[in-house]
Amino acid sequence: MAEFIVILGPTASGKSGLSLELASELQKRGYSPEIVNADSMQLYKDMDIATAKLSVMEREQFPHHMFDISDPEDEITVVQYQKKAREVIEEILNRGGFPILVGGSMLYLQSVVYEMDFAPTDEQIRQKLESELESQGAGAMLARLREVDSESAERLSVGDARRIIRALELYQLRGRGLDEFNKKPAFWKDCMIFGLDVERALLRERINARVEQMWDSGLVEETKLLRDRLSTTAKAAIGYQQVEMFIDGEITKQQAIEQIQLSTSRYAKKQMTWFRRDENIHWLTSSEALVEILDRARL
RNA sequence: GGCUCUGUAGCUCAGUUGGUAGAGCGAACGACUGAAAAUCGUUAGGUCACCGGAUCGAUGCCGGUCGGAGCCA
Repeated sequence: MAEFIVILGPTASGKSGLSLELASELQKRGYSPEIVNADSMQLYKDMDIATAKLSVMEREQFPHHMFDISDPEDEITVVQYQKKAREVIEEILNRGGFPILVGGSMLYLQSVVYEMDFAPTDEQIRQKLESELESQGAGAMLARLREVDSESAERLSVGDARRIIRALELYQLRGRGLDEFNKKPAFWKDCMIFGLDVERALLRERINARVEQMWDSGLVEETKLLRDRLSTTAKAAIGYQQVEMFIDGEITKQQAIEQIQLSTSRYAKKQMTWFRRDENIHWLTSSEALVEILDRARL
């Protein structure tokens, strides 16, 4: 039997709600379910409305982990997330609990589900590479990468300076580039991955409704509180930039809402692109989701 | 009613001194190993409002029709 279960899906597909249903059903069956967050933005404190975080009351029903673990002015990277999330899962298992990993941030999910060994970074090397990028241009950097790591260079485009730099950094650090990473990594632990599939038109409707609801629940006030506090990463959460423009009078409320809805839909689509690639995901239809999970995982 | 401006890709707009058109955004699809709600790539969309005229040839010139904006009455 799987040691833990993963619930993923695009934003607004109903993951959080399903996780609560599953936890409650598992509890009835004698398990001790504990929920672990795999959403890159729900990691931050005070970013509640924009990230559609479950309320504290809802979370009190079962142990919830990896929520609100960082101040918004700090950064959590995948590697930090991976380390902590895995520790949490180990702890749950050690005390006889049943971990449910829930979220939609694919890189974060993969980092704990699969054997992913992130290479270190080196600030000095990176700075040097970045200044060389400034002076020589991305084309020259890509050419350099081609000499040492042709496979990665082949996959990257000139516009993707961030990855070119990273690949060169890796090469200097380890003598090998991005090409060392296994395309099909092994599982970290025995687990089952379930994906919530919602038809695109319906998902869009749900996203639209949810954004309206966020606005009514105080998204503007939340933005005012967080403004100027957000780190580079936290700032990327969809919603805050648009509301800031509204606050500054650059766009109307209606425009802000529409832009948030659009960005969110686009995000959902990007998530799906990533999910499609993972053939280990068992896809669920939302109406039968709970039953299918219990059945397939033989719980 | 008169005058002026305007009608080009789903949206906002460039453009062609006449040789059937582009950008940004959006869309579809994809990549993704320490910023990932980030970053990057590929592709598909247009009888250039409609009708007529002059021209070898019109989206571009001329006339008209219909729509939009502004000013005057």
